[in-house]
Amino acid sequence: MIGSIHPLGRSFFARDPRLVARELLGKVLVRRGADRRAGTPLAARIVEVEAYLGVRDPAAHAAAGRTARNAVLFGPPGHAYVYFIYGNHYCLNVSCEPEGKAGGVLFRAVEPLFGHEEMARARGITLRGPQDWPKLTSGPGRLAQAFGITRKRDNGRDLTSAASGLWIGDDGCTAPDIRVTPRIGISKAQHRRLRYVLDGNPFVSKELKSG
DNA sequence: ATATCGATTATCT
DNA sequence: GATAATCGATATG
Repeated sequence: MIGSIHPLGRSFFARDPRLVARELLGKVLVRRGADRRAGTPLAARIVEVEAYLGVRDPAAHAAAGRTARNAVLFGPPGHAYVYFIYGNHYCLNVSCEPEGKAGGVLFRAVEPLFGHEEMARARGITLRGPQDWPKLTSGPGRLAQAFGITRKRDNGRDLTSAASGLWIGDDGCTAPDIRVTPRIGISKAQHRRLRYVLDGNPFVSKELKSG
């Protein structure tokens, strides 16, 4: 049950995004509490993430230095960095590295555990069966929409506190085989292998699945 | 003030 | 596989 999951502490995130990304696989993203309408909590296992290293990583939003948009990446670790992309979609990251040093991990896909119907409602789709579950949360824009995450509401939110309503927990599951591939959708630093996926998990976004 | 583009997705063929 | 949709952040004048 969700009640038995405890949030990851700030020190977990105060490290190199590559370590954080690898260890986030298998952890659980949870949405519940006052910010959302009371009812079914949402929970999903993290199966695909990407590391963005900071000012020296050309593909990272932090590469151009600190701006109003990316300030959270330079702030204290364990906070949500939410950005808007392609006129349609929000994407969720968690800030990494000690305060003052930029870094983050992008959540690209999660596997729904609880709240499938509410996620479907948020996504504006109808579930015909378990075969439709990947459409809920397979892809960064999709998972953000399924969890009702927006920049206005969630940018800067502390993800290390269950009281914040959006947090990351450890339910004791250990990630089995992890595959490392190049990151998706970027135009710079395309050769770097900074995408981490649970090998063979059906909720991993299809692109470069075999990478 | 205006132009450019993006850490995507849905909907075609 | 190709492409339209869609808009805020950023750069430039």
